[in-house]
Amino acid sequence: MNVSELARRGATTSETVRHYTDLGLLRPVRNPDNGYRRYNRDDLRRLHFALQARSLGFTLGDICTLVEESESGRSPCATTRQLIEQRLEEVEQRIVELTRLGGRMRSALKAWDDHPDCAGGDERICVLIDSFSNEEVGA
Amino acid sequence: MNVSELARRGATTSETVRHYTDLGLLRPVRNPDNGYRRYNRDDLRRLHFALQARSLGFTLGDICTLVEESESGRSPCATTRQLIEQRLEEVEQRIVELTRLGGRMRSALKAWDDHPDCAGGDERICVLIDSFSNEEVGA
DNA sequence: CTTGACCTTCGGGTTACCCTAAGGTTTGAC
DNA sequence: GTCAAACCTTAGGGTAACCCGAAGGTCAAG
Repeated sequence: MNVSELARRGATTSETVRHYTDLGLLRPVRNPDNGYRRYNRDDLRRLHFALQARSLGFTLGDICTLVEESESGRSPCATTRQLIEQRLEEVEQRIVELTRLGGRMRSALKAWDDHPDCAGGDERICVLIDSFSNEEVGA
Repeated sequence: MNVSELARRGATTSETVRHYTDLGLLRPVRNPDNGYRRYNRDDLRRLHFALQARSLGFTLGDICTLVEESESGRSPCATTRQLIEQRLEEVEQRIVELTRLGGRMRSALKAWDDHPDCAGGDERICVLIDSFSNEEVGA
């Protein structure tokens, strides 16, 4: 398989395949005639794994760790579980932050409705943003 | 005001001040003796504005636009409103995505509980990730 | 006069790719 | 046979918003 065929079979892009190759996740041999990368079924398997793991919130760094562990003979499952628990916490934290942010945005829009327009040439740049100066800011 | 004093007054870091300076949001004059950046009250005002706007979910690109508009004599409020409506949509979309991702993570952890450990030397790298191969993947 | 806290520029690192340039290869059509 | 399209290569820069380190100049206090 060349780059583009592996990409097609993995439902991803050639750039992603090349990127994962640079990270060492995929290990093609080179066609001695033209230097093209040639992948095999193991690469396809690792590609699938990597894409699934990405969709589960693992970083590429995580994935490299898991693959290395798997190939050193250890079962990566304990690590996998730890990592996903950690990533899940991060995701939940991020949701909290974004929810707060959304709340501040909606407040701002509401304030707009009350002050239809801002005075120009004022000391302020935009009242509707400056007016948040004294509110809690923690996102 | 030098860099660090402006940073202190804005409750941010010197690096951030320098970064905003590079973007043209802050415009210090240079002390001809030593090349140090010297900021004034307008810079402090723009710094406050920028930090507030960031906390409201605007990007630095947005903020540059708003400041330019304000300085060209136009009131930036209409643009501000448009931008925040757009950013709010993005935030809500991101929350949906993260919520789905969190759901997939919890499903994975639950699957772990059912399959206490994975067989090594298998065709799979980690059953608990590979088992998601046939599920919807859209985040 | 030295020490420590400031300042400068430059450049690389973060994440997970995307994109371009400048070129070589392969495949199929005519 | 040859021409174009569609592939492949490497090397590099770009994204967002900074953070950090190196290597060096400056300044205020003791």
